[in-house]
Amino acid sequence: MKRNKPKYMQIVDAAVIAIAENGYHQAQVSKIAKQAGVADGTIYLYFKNKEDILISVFQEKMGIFVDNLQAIIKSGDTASDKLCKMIENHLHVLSSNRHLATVTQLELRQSNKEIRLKINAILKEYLILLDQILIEGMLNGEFNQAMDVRIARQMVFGTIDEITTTWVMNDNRYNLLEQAPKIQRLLLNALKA
Amino acid sequence: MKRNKPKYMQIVDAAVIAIAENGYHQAQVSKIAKQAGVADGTIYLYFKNKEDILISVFQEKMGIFVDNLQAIIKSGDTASDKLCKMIENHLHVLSSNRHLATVTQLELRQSNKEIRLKINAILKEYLILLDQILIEGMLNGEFNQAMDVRIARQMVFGTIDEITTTWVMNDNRYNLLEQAPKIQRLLLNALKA
Amino acid sequence: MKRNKPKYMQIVDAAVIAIAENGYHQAQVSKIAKQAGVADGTIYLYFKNKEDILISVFQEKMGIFVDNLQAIIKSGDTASDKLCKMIENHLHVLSSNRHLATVTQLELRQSNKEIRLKINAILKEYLILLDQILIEGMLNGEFNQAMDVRIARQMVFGTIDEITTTWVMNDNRYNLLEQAPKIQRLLLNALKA
Amino acid sequence: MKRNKPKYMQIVDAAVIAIAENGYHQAQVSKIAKQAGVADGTIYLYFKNKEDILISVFQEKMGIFVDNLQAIIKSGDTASDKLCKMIENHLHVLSSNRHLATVTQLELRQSNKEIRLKINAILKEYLILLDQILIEGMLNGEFNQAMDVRIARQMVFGTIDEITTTWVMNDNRYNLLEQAPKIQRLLLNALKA
DNA sequence: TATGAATGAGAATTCATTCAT
DNA sequence: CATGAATGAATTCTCATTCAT
Repeated sequence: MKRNKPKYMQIVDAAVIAIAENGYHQAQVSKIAKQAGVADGTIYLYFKNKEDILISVFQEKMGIFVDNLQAIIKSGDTASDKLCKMIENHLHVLSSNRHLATVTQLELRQSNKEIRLKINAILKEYLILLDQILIEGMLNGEFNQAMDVRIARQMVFGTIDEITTTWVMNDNRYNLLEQAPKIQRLLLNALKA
Repeated sequence: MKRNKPKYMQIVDAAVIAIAENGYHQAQVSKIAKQAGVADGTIYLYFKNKEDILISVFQEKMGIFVDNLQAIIKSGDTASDKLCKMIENHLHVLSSNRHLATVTQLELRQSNKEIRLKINAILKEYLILLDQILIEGMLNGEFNQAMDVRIARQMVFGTIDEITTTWVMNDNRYNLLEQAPKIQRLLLNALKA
Repeated sequence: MKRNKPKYMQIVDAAVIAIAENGYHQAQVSKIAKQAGVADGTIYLYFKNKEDILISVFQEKMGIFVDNLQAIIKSGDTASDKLCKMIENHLHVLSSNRHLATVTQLELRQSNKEIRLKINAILKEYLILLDQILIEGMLNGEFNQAMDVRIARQMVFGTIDEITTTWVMNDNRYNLLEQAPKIQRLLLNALKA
Repeated sequence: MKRNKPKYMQIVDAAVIAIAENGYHQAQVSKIAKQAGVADGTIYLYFKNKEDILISVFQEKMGIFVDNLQAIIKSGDTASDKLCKMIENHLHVLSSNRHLATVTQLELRQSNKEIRLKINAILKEYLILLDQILIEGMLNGEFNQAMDVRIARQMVFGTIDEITTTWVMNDNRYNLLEQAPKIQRLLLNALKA
């Protein structure tokens, strides 16, 4: 399995840096190779093509979000608490990894529809976990049982995503994590029974 | 003034179609020209370069949203009603113009940072009007007076944007406008005093 | 006859200015038309094509040199004196008309072989007059009777041309006409019997 | 160092042929690449852009003139002999390399001002060596000590250049090298004390 | 495994010239 | 005579990918 070989993650991490520092369209394969300290051709021993690198970047890094969210869900908290922790986790991971934030919020979105669809498929795993929290809250009476889960999920994710993207476009000029309480209050208000 | 000559809008409209049908990176100037029924060179009598076409597309089409929203704001409705109408208007314009929806939600986002920044500047006009509604509601007690306007605006816009983008990525398979009541209920709930 | 119509010379003069100020390759027909105060299309009522403008510029302006040289030849001077006056005249005309100097010494030389050949044909008239002086001097014993007239003519013209071109490339930083005595001394020395 | 790799000179030589056979403006990069037997993209592994190819052509080929002239200067000859040899060398190199002659005397002169200035800077090295010969002759009494070295140099170079250019424009119809004695006689006469 | 030199397809833009008014 | 909007052909350079070593 390629993913276990040392150079795989080396190239993925190099891609994040190269894309963050040069922008999506200026992150040529040769730049990623140079950043990773390997030859251009070596890239193709680990990835099928450039698209495969980008998908892998998203996949590997999205894993952090998913793993954390799974841990949150397994806790004994209320659905509301889980949602709050999810928001905090999301903002925290991106706050503490600004290269990654730039790549996921700005640069990777410049990719074409084909790549975007594959990225969305990876994102789905995360959104399914979010749905679990919402459904749990609806079932136990914390959240409005009449609401449409899909719309609610799109509100929660869309809100977080818009706030994070704006923060990145503003060059991280303010503290993102401090926004969490205000976001939580608004969203819980929207969802509550 | 070039913008008033008939070929200006002819080319802008052709660009929307060419981009929607071919994708951002496959919408070459020659394709736009062909779609507009003019020679390649004619494009450059009305636009400085290709970037200028793209910016103009966004500007001209965003004008529809802004004009409608201004009319909504001038009505004697409550802030809640205005917000509901704004949501309906947004979904309606994109629902009834699927080429435009594809272009604004998917294709134009593949543009480089420079164009993105100019697009954001145009979008700002729309967001300022949204802020006006939110502030009006806070002042007259409809909305929570303690909330952060910027976060609230990002929630409203992020929610609509996420829902619309998902709809476009799902190839408009369901009726977008029918989602409006569910969205309005959630968002009003979030904002209410 | 087009040459007698007022706009003919108006366009020729505009071409000299447009070429001198913008450079050969940046002196588009539209710039020449603008400088002449006429519409682009009007140019084509007086000239067959752009090449025709350039040839005409050279032809009309070269006339000044030829007319002056003919007057010099008709004087009762010695061949040596005529040669000296020819040199002075050449430097004087270009010194006092820097736009023209730039155009003939630098810009028009960027034209392609076809135009250069036509320019050379026009230049020939001037060189034939120069030959007359040289032959007169050889016949009356002022100049070396064994020398090759063509080589001598190329030396005289090549020297003046090189000196003038260098002066233009140095942005006319020194007084060109003051160089005349030094040039005359060298060339007369070369030619003398 | 790129200049030492075999493909560098291969491309430079191909450029001379492509320009001589097609003319400056018709010598597209793809033609040069084809002539060199490499892919278009390979050109850009060795040259920054097309301008860089043209400058390099002049630089590499001018090197022949400069190297030969340096050898001539190092000989124990008189200044007069050195000047004669310089003239012969100049005519000889161009005579025996007609493609190069066409390129330097006609085609490369169609380049824009920027390239012309860089070409002139390269030419300067050659002209400085010519100055050395002239100064040597003035110091040892062979040449007129009162003459202006710059004017003398411009006469020598201008004469050779005019004669060579005329020969090229006449499609090399006569033997250029046979003109050397006549040129030498005239120029030495001009310079002598 | 790893290298990196070589490949070659693909697109924005300019500008001389025309011709309907 | 004069206009100027419209035309459309033509070319440099980039960069993902390959493959001989």
